Amino acid sequence: MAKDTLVKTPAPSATVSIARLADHLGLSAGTVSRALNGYPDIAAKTRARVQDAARELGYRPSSAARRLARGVVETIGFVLPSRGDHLSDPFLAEILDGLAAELATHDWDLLVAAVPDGHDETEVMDRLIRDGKVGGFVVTRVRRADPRVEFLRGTDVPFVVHGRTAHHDDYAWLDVDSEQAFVDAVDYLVSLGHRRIALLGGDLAMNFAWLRRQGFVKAMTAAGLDADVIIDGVGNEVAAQSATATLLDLPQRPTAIVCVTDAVAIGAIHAISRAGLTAGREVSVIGYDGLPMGAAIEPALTTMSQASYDAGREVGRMLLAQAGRPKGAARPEISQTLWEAKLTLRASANPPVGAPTGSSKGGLE
Amino acid sequence: MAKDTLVKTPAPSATVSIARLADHLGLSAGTVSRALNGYPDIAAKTRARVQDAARELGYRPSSAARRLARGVVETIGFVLPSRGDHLSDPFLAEILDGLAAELATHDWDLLVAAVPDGHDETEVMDRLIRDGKVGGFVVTRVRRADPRVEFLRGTDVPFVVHGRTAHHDDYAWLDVDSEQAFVDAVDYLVSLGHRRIALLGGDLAMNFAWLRRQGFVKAMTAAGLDADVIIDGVGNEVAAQSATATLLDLPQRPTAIVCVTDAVAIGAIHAISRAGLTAGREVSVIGYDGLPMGAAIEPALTTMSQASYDAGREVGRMLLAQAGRPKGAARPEISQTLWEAKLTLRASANPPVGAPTGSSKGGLE
DNA sequence: TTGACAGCCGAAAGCGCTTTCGGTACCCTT
DNA sequence: AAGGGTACCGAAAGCGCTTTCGGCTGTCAA
Repeated sequence: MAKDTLVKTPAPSATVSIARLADHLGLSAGTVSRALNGYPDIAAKTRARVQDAARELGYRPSSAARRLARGVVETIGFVLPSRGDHLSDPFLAEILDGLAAELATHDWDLLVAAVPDGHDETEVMDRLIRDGKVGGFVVTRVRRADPRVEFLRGTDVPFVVHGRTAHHDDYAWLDVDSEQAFVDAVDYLVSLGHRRIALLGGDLAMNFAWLRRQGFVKAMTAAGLDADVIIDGVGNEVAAQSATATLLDLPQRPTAIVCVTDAVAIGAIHAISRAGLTAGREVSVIGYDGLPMGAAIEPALTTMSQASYDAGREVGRMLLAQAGRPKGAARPEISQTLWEAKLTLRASANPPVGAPTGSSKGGLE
Repeated sequence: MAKDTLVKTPAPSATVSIARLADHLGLSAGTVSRALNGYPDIAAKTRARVQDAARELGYRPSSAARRLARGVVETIGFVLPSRGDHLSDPFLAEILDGLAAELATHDWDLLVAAVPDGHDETEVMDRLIRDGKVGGFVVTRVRRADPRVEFLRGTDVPFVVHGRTAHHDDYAWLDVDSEQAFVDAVDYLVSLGHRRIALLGGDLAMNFAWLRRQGFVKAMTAAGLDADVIIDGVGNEVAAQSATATLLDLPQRPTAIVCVTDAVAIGAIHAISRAGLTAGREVSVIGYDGLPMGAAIEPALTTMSQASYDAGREVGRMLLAQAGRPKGAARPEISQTLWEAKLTLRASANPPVGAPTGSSKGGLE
């Protein structure tokens, strides 16, 4: 009996195709398809019958076949930041999780791609598009001038940016207002009585670092303080160590340090204790990210947090809204969203030792 | 002229199909296909001509069409650990990166899926398979008894596990020998002169935590020491704090603590300093993971590290080896690989204060 | 009682690729 | 010079789904 089944039967009867469903119902495949896809020319009764049978038989349309027939790709691409950068991306898992979860609600898929050595992100994206593997993108960790965004702007592929570039008026993005967050951080420190506040900034090519620096400078200026104790380009915990050491050696040692990320803040805290001082006393520290670890160190880190999972979901929603519309439809109104970060008060930021407590803005030196 | 082009032309001429390639060459599509796919019945000259033209015209086969025609899915799935667990997965990005990079070398794709609330991992995987979206899986962070692995065992879908379950003889996996690593860690501490060594263990349902505990117990026993100061179920930095406090309150305070992860170790270090002691002096600490942050804290963390990116690549290789073979081929010899973790000596582990330095194994109390 | 119209559904042509099955040409034997 | 091989390539049938186009029923107005 196995003899004559040498026809090509990938899976004997496991998978139920639309054809099988169709003649189980005594209908044509076309009718079943239209019934399932909400065409108006199908009798309500028939539609119900089809849907029931589909559910019962566990019919699941082949995404490959459907993609081929319709020419649309219900998959969005996510290109991992090229190796070397992503040393510090504690949020990637969360963002992917939220994104995938949201996409799944509409049966869209998430394709994750890496950048092979010797290539760059845009090449990978271009290829993904030409291969017809992807019908949209989300890009994260953008620089102020980001080639990926430039590239996507030039295509008609929908995309949403998590973060934003320097010029960001003509595409969809979701960002956390870290500029405002840094204003808040400085204001908070000032209200605690700090006057000499330093910034450990990040790579200024990254827009988030640039914006945070902006916020810092803006708030310092507004408070009538000098924003002149700034060290940029501090990318990780280790770099934070030496940068902090430099700050502590300053003739006029800062009483507080605002850090571009929690990782940097943690490095700073340790450098402070290594110098024989105590973070949160002689030198206050504020970070940004809301890393769980921040709560477990000594002193616990005062920081500003963002909700990555939710951001992932929202980005997914934005993307579906864009990509979901009819083929010809003009580029829909682009949605741009700015979320705010909330300041989490913990032990690493306190009034400067020997200073009067209470709020006393105004730049009295 | 635009009048009669109202036929369905998705992209005017942008994308080059095999048909276009074929009649550009004056050949039939079938011939082109066979030429490109290495069939032996194509003249070498013709094959070369086809390949050149393909490259020149930038021909890229539609993966959907190919998938449909061949019935194989060149995409592997990765189901993100369900939300709640992945608080601590600093390696996910690296693993995905390595995995995607390796898969890309053979033009395979990586599909990342999330687990919607109210569902579980196996449901998601099952669906991915039935939808024909995925032709293989990699699963990480496995428990000793893992339903995902059980499920996959029951299918004929190739998969590779990063880590391994309690019973792991009949499937492919790549794991780091953390049991041995913990033996090494204990041996190292013993050689430094420690006798009272505690373990901050993790969730014993997770096999890696279980194995690390095993290693700890084994080495302690071999050294003639009591492995009775153990706190299991310490999952993160915060939990590590209180657990460590408990240890420090013990009548016979341990002189060293081995921690199931770096995160836990970092929590321990801070708890130690919070208690007015100094990690690396009164109490030595060893972690596991090789987190970059470990190098930046005070004292720098002695730890054991694994190379996640490389693991991702290797897992990808293993998967391709499995999935790449002809349809009917019997399950190939399953490959199982055990890597070793290397001990990174830093400042958090030193001879106990007041103890003789130098190696002195043997359980002399 | 017709004719016109909805309302519903079947037929069939693809989507872009793979793969089997023949069918020419051509080269070697005897 | 004829027969038997090879070597190469074209034709054509799908893969599972979508979508256009008619065509066949009823139904209702004239």
